[in-house]
Amino acid sequence: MSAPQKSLNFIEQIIEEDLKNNYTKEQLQFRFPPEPNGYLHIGHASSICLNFGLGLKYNAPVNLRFDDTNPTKEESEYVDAIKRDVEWLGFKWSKECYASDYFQQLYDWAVEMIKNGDAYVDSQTSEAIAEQKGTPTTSGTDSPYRNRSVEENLKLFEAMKNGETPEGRDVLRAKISMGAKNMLMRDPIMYRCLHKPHHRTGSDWKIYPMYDWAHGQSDYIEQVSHSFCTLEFQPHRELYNWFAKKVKAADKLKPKQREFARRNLSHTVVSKRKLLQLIEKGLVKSWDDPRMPTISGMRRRGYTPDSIVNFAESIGIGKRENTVSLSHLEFCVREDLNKKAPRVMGVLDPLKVVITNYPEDKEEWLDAENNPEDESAGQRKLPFSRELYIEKEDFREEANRKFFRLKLGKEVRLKNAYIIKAESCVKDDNGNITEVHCTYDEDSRSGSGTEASKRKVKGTLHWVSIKHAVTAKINLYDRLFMVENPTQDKDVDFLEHINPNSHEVITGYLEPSLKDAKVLEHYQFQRIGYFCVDKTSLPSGLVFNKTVGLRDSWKG
RNA sequence: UGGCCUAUGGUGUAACUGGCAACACAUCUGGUUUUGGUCCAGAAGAGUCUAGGUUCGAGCCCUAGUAGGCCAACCA
Repeated sequence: MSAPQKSLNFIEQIIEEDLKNNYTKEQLQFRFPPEPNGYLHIGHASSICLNFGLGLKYNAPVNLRFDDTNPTKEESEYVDAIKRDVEWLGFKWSKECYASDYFQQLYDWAVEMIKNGDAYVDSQTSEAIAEQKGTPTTSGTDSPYRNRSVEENLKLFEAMKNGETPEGRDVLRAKISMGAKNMLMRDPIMYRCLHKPHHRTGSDWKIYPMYDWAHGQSDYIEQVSHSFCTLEFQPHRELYNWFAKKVKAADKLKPKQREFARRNLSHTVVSKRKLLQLIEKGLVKSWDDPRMPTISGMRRRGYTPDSIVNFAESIGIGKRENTVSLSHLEFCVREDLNKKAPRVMGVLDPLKVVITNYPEDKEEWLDAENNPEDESAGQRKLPFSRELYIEKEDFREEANRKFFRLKLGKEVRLKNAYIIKAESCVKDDNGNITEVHCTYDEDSRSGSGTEASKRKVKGTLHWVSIKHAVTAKINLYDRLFMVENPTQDKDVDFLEHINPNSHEVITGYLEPSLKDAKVLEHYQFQRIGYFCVDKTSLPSGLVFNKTVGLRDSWKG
């Protein structure tokens, strides 16, 4: 009997194929290469899970490598945030690397390339270079500087390195072919002059390598076997291989670049540039705003590492355009939190209930189960008294029989407490219900074992004792965009689709056990949803964020 | 008059490299339940972009179309 084999995704198939042919298991090595110019988002989670997952599966090292070749956009704040997020997801990198660690090696190789006639310094404006690049359908033309002598190139490149060349004047270009069908092969730029301080190398360098030159060679230096990137880099592969050929030593492994489709999530955007725009325009408060699809935003919203990793695994990896529905992500959090989150009671839209036959000064501490899915979670005590809050929407003067809640003359079970019957209600001058007067069945206490306690009543409501309740600020969140794919229509700015009601702040009345809730703890507010203690929460001022609502099959 | 990539239920992935299209989410029924949650049972939903071809047999192979994506930053 062989266990049903889980089918391999196309990346794993490539590796299995390589293992059969030209690679040993020991040679396998991967990397996750973020640019520290923004925070990691749910799209990166797929890449992280892919690379680190492969590392776990094949017991191979995975480096965390910062692709920090552009000092104008990159900051160490982002480096720290990225490390925090990867760790939080539960992955351990083998080495912490930086492309900037390889600047000297890259420079030396570039000098070699100049000597071999594979690179030259171009002194044209960027406009002229762009002009000569041609278009996808027409060939490019050679730069007038293309055939400078090796000596002149060496001298000019040296001057660039020393900062003697002004920014924007000279660049180093690979000498390939201006007639190449692949535009990336039309003498791509390897170095530009940038007299900006770098977050790690300070002012040591006045020239910085471009992505194509730096990335592949970084893979090579670290001896990464498989370099996985997103689909838009597919045309870069030819150049990746071209550079590798110029640099590779006979006895070293040449990394292999392969591409997979980035994952898009419905009702949001996954692009650092667009996310940054949301922040700069004040549409969200920060990178870790709970509405953001960033790892840090999701953490603050109440997502767990397991839920994100499970999500990434369940959506798989492919090569076609895709938009994963938000409901699938929500399913993954609920699935995880259902097992882990303690159940508590809290009322978010209160309606006062008076139990008229319950003594004024009496209070009882009732037993409540912390998690029906997890017996080891234990029990806690809940205070009950004459005046309670229930949700406004849980009471109607009259309703049809599909309404399993409180209505005049009918009974309902108060979770973990008594069966009550609505006798009358009080209204204000506008006819709004302000109070419901009920009577309770004294023998019906939950768990008391009496006949009355075993009576079946259709509805069960959550509630909280008014005099014992603790109040908390509750952040309610909804999807950030009103349409599935905000960037689909190129004629409409994606910001037009922003959901103006994505955030609402209310006051909640919670059972007193929540008084000591700690930052980042997860709870299920019964019958409502999952909530997480916000990082700004204090014992003197609790703050909860709604992660996701409970699945609700009632079409009321 | 360019190159490269992709095309399977509403969504996302499968289909042992040719053998009557599977799984998850979403949807809809019913059951259990002191959460209209969870759990359990079940249903509906694609004949695999189109047209040819090879083959006893094609979602898988070939050809030609069609549709979508990417490529002309001194960004990554």
